[in-house]
Amino acid sequence: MPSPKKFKEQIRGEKIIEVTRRAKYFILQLSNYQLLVHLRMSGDLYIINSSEKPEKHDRLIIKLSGNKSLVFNDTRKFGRVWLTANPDEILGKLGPEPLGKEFTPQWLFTSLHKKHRQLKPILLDQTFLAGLGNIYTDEALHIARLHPLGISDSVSQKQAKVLHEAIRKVLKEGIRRNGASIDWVYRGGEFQNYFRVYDREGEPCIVCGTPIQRLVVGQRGTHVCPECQKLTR
DNA sequence: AGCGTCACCCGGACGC
DNA sequence: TGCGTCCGGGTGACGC
Repeated sequence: MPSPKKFKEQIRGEKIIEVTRRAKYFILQLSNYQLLVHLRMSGDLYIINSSEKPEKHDRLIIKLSGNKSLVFNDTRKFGRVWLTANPDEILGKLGPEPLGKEFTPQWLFTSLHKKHRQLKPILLDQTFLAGLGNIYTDEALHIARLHPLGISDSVSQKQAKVLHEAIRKVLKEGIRRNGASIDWVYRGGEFQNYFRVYDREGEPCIVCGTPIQRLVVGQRGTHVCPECQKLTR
């Protein structure tokens, strides 16, 4: 993000050509630049009438034609905005899209075996695979019956196939249910009502009834069924 | 180079 | 009740 002054100079007069997405980034293709937006945890992006009063946590307001404004609101200031002519500097290192063609069971198996890392951190690594966050990783690993501390290159072909399917399944379900609203800053989603393990410490596993355990893996709260997700050697 | 760890941020939840 | 502390998310910076 350039200085506010430079940002204003650069974006003035730009036209929004199209809006796309890569991983967790919005991409607004402008005439001469790309405006990238990452909402992180608490960010939101919406259109208002320019006459409306700013909300408390509005961080960026871009005036549009037709008396409209594009608002970036972000309570926790975790979100990020970039105005750039070289989006590859930000997006270039991202791994494949989990819902894209490149992401196949064979790709997953081969890629997991190129590394020797714990499953949870590698799945959260956006340069490995772009799009899984903490919730979806826990959910996918539970479906695949794999322990978050399992090691990437010990996953079998068959397990990779199941994990591949699980990742796609949880992402599609998350999308279908408009995401998860686990905190007052996350709004509108329904996926939190269908969690298998995430945020369910002590509650019964929906598969076997064993109480779900919470542990910390790579600084992240991690939820696991100790019965379904055995850590093998 | 590649991986693990930490800081960033804030309002809500919790404990005293 | 009020105050202090902790927590959680994703990622870039940092360090080993």
